[in-house]
Amino acid sequence: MADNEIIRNRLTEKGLKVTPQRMIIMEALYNLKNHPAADNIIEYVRRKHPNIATGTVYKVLETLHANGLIRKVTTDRDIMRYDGIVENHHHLYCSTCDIIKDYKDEELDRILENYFRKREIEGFEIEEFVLQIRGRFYKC
Amino acid sequence: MADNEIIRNRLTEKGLKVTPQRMIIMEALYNLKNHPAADNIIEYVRRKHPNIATGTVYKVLETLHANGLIRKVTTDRDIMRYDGIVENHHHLYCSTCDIIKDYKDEELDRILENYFRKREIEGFEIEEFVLQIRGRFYKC
DNA sequence: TTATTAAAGAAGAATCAGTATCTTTAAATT
DNA sequence: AATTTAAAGATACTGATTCTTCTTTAATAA
Repeated sequence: MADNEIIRNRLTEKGLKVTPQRMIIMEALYNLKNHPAADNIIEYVRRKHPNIATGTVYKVLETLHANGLIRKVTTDRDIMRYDGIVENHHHLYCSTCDIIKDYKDEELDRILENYFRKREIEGFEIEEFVLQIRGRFYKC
Repeated sequence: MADNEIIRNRLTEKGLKVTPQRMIIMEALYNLKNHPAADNIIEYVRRKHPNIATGTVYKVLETLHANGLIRKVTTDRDIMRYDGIVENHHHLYCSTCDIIKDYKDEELDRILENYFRKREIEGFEIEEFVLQIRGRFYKC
């Protein structure tokens, strides 16, 4: 199945209309590395779609996020970054550069799930957890 | 020791000048619950200090953060929130309301530390980790 | 196929959290 | 008390995100 068929399916599964704008914005999220900001996405999209309005990009990102098709990645700076991978995973944040790397490890997830199975949080129902791992890449 | 003596000490320990603005902003952070945004801090501070400029508050927050006296709490909205507690701890985020609650548990910290002692991350030196626990308060 | 209606998108203005700059003030140091 | 220097104040600005209005497109019903 071609990539754009996958994207098309993800949209229709959620009952969303398939539009070229949504398609290419999702494509941008799958192709751009390092958890792009809206700006990077706009840049990518405009290569094929020069007239797309920034407002459209934000609206599409908002729609995709509301439907669980993408994630927002928070940073301690005031720009939002986005992630096309919706399966639960963790992030490495570098104190020196602005790279955010994915960190996946099944053992870690198992450990955390076990821990929270034993130890419920009073008055709170857990949906998911993301570990923010801060540190430094040696090369930085 | 009086509260403001504690604050004073924290500032001098870092070699920062002790100013009334810094004092009251730190006081705001210790007294306001729910991880205030800059806006809430400004509101608190202006009760005793009506003429403080917003830029000053941001500058002070920035200085305090750079010196490890406060933390920034990221959210998936575009406003930064701040935390007067610098000891490592985790956060509960509610999907319904905007409350962010602290979650501290020594066992969890021990488990995570053990995990990362065994399993180093290639090319990356960990400084600290924060678990973002997303879910819902029953009352929401 | 056409008509109806809802959803999307474009354009651009508006908002507003956060920043930069410059001047003035006030801590700390001697 | 005078000097030094960091910090605060005032205010304009920036730039990411959102909002508003109008137009276009697409899904569904007739």
